[in-house]
Amino acid sequence: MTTNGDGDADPTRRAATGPPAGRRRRDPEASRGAILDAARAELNAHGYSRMTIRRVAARAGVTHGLVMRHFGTKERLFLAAIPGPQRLGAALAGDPATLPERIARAYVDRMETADADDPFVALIRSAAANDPTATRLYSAMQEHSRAAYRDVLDGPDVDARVDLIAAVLLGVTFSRYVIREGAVAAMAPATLAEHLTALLRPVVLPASGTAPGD
Amino acid sequence: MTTNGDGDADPTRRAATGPPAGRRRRDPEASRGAILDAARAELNAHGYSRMTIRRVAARAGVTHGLVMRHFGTKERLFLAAIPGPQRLGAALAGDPATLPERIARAYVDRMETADADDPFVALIRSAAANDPTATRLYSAMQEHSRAAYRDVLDGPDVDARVDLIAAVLLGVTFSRYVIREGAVAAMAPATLAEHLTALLRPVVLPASGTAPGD
DNA sequence: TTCGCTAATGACCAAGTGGTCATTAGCGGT
DNA sequence: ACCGCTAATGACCACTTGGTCATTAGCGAA
Repeated sequence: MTTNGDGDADPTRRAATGPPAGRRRRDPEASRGAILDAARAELNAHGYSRMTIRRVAARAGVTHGLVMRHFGTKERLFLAAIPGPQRLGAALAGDPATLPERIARAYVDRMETADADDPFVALIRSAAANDPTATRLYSAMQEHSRAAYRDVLDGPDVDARVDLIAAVLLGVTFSRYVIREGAVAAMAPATLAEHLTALLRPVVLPASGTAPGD
Repeated sequence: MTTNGDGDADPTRRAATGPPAGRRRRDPEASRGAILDAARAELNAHGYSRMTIRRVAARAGVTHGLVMRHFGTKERLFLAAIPGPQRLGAALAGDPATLPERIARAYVDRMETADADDPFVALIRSAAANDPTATRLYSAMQEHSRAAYRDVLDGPDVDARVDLIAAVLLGVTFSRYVIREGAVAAMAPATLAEHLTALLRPVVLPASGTAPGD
């Protein structure tokens, strides 16, 4: 357990929205916001169980006591820091024939733009550690996405296929955004989208490929 | 942090190979073995960063001081507990036309049989927590598997396709063996193999599907 | 039997955790 | 100018972590 070695220190102090501060800014909303931003960053970097309130406080430029005052417990801070997943239903609607491509594009677009503090990576990290709170939230979030896919999928075995889509995207996410190593992590977004399209086609449109038995 | 709630307690004491013991068995090899078994179990359950030496010791029926005596540091215990990945090269050799099916079957067979203390799940859990040691080992293990796939794949973009295969299997692993929730986790092994075969076909044999060339 | 070797123990440590709470100090209203 | 309200602080708590080490006790050899 060496000392430390990741992340960046705060620029001046109170990293988030707010005017440059002297000391004891006394601005509860700004503090709350800074704490939440810091929590999201720490969550992304370490997952729930290794995110410490003191580190969140330090990153936000406040004391850990203030974090407790605002959020009470670590779990409540966690829940407050995780934003709800943005809707992807809209991006999926359209011609069924090009659905694989749209799923791939929607995924890549989302991950590539919102990477900085997307809760998905944080939740994967947390859920992997077998943390009950994180696992619960992760499942809820996955179910949300699955519902969107379920709406647009057609044919047999919808549940299984929806879950397979989710699994594929999960694997790519893990490889590209969590481990960040290997060809999947290195390829350009457009290339990734192309590969994903090809990969998803047989699951999204089982008729055009080989349908897996009974 | 409540008391406990997972796994099973030791039957009498000294869970692993060894005759029923009174007290202070004084059998270094049996102790080592019991500690390693306990470490693997804890690792599978919680990942590296949340596996504690004291819990490992308790599960093995020894004191945490003995664990330190045998392995010195937590990291060395970790390295000793992770067995090397078994070779899968043999299972992959054969007719290229049925390669997707063989890859799927080899994966399912391995995961379904060795699930109890397969290091893969433990490593995923650990690597997800951003633990440097675990991430290093995880990468090494993945590279090992990738090499096996690379040997049997043909056609363009081999590196990218190999990595996509690994990502797909990783996603399924995460969904089925880490989170253990959803349709992928619930389906029978044979069904999973069928779905995986269909899923992998376009990446393994890009000619027969749609090649994502540029 | 005695005795050396060392496996195994358990008390101890410094560091770090989440959480509590009395105290301090900034701001708005009067 | 004063003062109440409360945001913010920092000392403190019980507890857990990985790691150290003097002590104890089992076993084999003499």
